[in-house]
Amino acid sequence: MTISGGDTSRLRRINLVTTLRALRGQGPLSLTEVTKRTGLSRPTVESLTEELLGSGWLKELPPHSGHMGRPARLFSFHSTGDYVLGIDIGSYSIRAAVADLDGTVVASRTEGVSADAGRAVRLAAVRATAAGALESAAVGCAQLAAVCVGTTGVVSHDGLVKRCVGLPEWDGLDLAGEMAADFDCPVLVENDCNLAALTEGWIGEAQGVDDVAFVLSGVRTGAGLLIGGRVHRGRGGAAGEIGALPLVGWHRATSHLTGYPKMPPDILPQEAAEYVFARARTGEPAARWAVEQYAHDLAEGIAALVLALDPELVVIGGGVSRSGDVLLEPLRRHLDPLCLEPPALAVSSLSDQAVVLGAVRLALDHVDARLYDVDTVLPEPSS
Amino acid sequence: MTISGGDTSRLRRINLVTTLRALRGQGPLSLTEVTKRTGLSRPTVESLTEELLGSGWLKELPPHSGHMGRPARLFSFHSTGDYVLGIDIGSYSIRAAVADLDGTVVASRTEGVSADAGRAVRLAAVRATAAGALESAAVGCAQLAAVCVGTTGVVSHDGLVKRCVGLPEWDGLDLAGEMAADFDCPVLVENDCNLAALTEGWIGEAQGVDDVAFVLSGVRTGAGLLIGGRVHRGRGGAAGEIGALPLVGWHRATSHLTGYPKMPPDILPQEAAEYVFARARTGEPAARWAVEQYAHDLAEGIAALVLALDPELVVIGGGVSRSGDVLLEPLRRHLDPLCLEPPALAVSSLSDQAVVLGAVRLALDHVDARLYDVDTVLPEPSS
DNA sequence: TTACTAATGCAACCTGTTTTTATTTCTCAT
DNA sequence: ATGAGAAATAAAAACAGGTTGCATTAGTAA
Repeated sequence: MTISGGDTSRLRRINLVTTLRALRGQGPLSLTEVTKRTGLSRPTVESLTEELLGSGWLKELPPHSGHMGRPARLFSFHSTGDYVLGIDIGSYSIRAAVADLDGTVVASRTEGVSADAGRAVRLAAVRATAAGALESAAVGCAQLAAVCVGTTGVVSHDGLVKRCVGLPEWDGLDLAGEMAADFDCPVLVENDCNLAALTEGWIGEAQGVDDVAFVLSGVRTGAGLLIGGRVHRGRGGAAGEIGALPLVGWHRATSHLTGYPKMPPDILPQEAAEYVFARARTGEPAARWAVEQYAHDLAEGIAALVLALDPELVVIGGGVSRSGDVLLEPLRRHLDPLCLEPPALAVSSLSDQAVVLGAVRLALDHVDARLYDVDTVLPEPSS
Repeated sequence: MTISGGDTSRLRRINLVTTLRALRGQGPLSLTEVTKRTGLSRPTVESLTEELLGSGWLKELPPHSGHMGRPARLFSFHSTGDYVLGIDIGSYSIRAAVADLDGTVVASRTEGVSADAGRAVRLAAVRATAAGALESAAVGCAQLAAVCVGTTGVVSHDGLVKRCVGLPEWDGLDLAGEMAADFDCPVLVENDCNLAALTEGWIGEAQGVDDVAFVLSGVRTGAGLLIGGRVHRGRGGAAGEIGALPLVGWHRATSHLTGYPKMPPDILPQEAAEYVFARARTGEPAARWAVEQYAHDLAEGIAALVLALDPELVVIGGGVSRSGDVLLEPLRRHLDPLCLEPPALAVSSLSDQAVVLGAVRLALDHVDARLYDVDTVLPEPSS
């Protein structure tokens, strides 16, 4: 953020934000600790804290005695006022999670939905799941500071789903518009791979890593990119859509798994991949060959991303991440010869929560951006 | 930049930087104009200006009379004290340019070098060209605020040339170390494609565009990326090296041109491409076929970059940019079917100056970053 | 009860910005 | 030339915010 000049009142706002940042995400801190972290003097921190306490952004905790000396007053970020809602619209299920502003999930709800469900049915399921999660968290719409919805497909800057082959009647949907009617807070819409990537950077395998390519492979194969720790969307939200290039094998990658010749007829489509990996784990030759072919095709697209972006880390997520033990070795073997410098490779351990948690994180980031903006007056929490 | 808290002296530094920014790159401004731009009050701007004038960062110009009222004192950024040096190490030539801190090139020098020249010979040519440019600008080493060197190959974070196939004995060279011995200012080393991309964003086709893929095609084909207006290097400086992926045709792209069956034997290798384009312009079938094949292969790599990153703009530069009239149509024709959404396509008009100017720009950015850093005391210019 | 520790509360001081008012210097019209 | 108007400069007073330093308070340990 480019900071512009100003008078002492601006300095005050800068210091207010600095104090709030010092207390954000941390456990409770005493004034002396805040003093150390911010570099500000004690009386100043005291006055700033008083102001933040008065406006509801901080709460005071009972002092923690037992140590030597006078017990310090303890302050922490007051997260009970506002909440965010994250939603993941998948092929087979809708997930919703309500989190407080510390990022702690206070309630979540998953509802199954038919893969064939059309626009109206799916949207109704989304609304029902969201309402269910809010109800179970005892959070009203008025307490929501931001909502973020994740979906497959290319999501344009203004929340339109531009190019979605996975969900029926989903292409061209104004998802932001649909959701905005239900909430009177900012509604963000984002691609599911991008959100999962964000989660990996937040609490997953990519913590503290600047440039990350996240590959989500399950029913379909897609990618999300983190550049400088932030989601890279590109001009039209189509960044990471390397699978659309016929030269690399992503378009046919999962077909090696679903087309496994010895697939029992009673396996659900969303569980087909896992079945093949399980068979491969036992050493069954046809399954191993399917995994081999899958790894080969997956590696091509990953290599294209790695060569284009040179990320520090590649994270594999989605359905196949549960089978990392079987997948990683052949993938490594196919990927390395295609790269100039083999990248670090990790398998996500977030299973099917990655997207919905990413939606929560993006909503939190949106709130934080306003919270940390020195130029706007600090908004009062809604409580 | 995340700003942290502080006292009024920090506010002073913020306002100093704000004032300097307001005057940087602009023509001379009166105090009243600076007042408007910064939002600061007049006495403050006066005091800040006085301080910057005293430390040598600003200069005062003769007042401009003719208008009503008392003539205003005029101030502008004082760029005559410090300079930057940009160097482009090519296969056939070395270029050096000296620029003042306004970015105005005050002297430049180009010297030819044999494509077969080894490490010692080429480094000597680099030193001679740099010395020549400095001499012709009448600038001493002590006046240099930063130096930036551009070279083909993957350039690591610490200025090592990691993977260079174009220049003999160049692979593994500690270019930053070699150059640092000659100068007592920061020496930056960067990939040539990245620098050319930076120039396009500065004064070329990509001005004001956030995300740009720049494709440099001449003797070799490579790419540089601008993300958020800044060079994206990646973990090891290998971002943009999509040409290393055998699946896309960059490795063989230029061979269609150099392998043109009717090539006269007296054509220099660095002029072969231009000759084929010239023949294609006349409609000669074999030349048109060569261009067609070249465009096809070029499009594959560009499509991979576009699908990976979804940039707002693709700029074609390097030797082939002089033949944009012949190349653009077939390239567009081959590229569009490979992309989800055909990107904007532009041909560079900077010809062979793109890299050396990018080196100048990166050096300037390095100086600016220090200049605009609120946390460091404003360094005095060397004059 | 006394000594020690560490946090709190208060007052004087310093820095930096703004507002206000007066002064200078130029152009234009008479 | 001379006075009116315009626009910039100069100086002083007021204000806001942060820091230092010192006295005070509330605990623990002997």
